[in-house]
Amino acid sequence: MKDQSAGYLANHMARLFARGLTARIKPLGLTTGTFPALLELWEKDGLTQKELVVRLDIEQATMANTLARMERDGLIFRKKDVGDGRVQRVWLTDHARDLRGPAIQAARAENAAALSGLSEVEQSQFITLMQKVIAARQPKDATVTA
Amino acid sequence: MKDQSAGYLANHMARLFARGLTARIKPLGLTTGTFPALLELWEKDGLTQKELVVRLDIEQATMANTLARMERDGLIFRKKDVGDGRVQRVWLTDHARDLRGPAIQAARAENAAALSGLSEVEQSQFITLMQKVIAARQPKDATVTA
DNA sequence: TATCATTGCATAGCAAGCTATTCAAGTGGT
DNA sequence: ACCACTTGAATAGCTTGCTATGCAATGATA
Repeated sequence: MKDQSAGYLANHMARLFARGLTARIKPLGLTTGTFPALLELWEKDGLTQKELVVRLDIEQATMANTLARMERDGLIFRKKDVGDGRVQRVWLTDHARDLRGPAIQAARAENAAALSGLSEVEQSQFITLMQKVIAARQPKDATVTA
Repeated sequence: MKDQSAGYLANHMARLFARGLTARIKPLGLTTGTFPALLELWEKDGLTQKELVVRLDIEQATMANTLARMERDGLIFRKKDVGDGRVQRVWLTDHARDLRGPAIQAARAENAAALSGLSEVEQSQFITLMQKVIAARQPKDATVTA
């Protein structure tokens, strides 16, 4: 029944991933919710909240709360944009920068462990299929379907 | 980067599924969290909380809260087991029973929509791969690995 | 039988997701 | 210059997940 439902399986799988990653990054003082934002910020600092929202497909309110926790925990600080008083730019603290290596290491380890039941070929098939499912849902930019 | 990470993709995909299902079952007065429990209870009533916890791989505390909401919303009621005073058995209300058809219909529709970017073959591959990933994490019952 | 351990459930408190609402800052049109 | 609209962010309030703790009922044992 439920084990044939893609949605149920997706939810269950995501929970298993989250449990695993939570355990691995807890020693670093990190939680799963901050991880996507950190990935973006490690690539490039000084993004606006809006930019993070778009890149990560997270609601604005969720991101605002996540950033508030990250600020509280000394991972980031926010500074008003000089040109536009509405914009808050997000900058990493040195501490957050230091966590990049071990955090990415932990994520890789979790991914490897989670996929250890699949062959090499299956693993890349799996990634590709998830990418396809996600891509099919992304609102095609200029395709004014309405 | 993140689009190659199985964990990130799993999380993103699960959020997309949840968004879709949320919208579809809102008219029924249902939310996503109750869905797994309902699936079990539609199959067979009078389960204990413990049984639901095991079947759905959800923490006990989470299930207790979910059942509390379901009771509040008139989907279930709980009655003490006659033989064991600790056990609460969960029973569906008539209203919850009536929702079975349309709810399952909504879930099927969401699954179909979400997988519409995949071919038939890819869809069953995808299901199989998710099942494998999940199965690899299930604590093999009698395999006392410790 | 009195005590101790286990088992089933509830509660507290937090993270991470969401919608809806509010507010301040910019932008455009007249 | 003024008013209306838009845009970026914050806040309130909810669900759904988690860990940690407490508590009552049961089971086991000295």
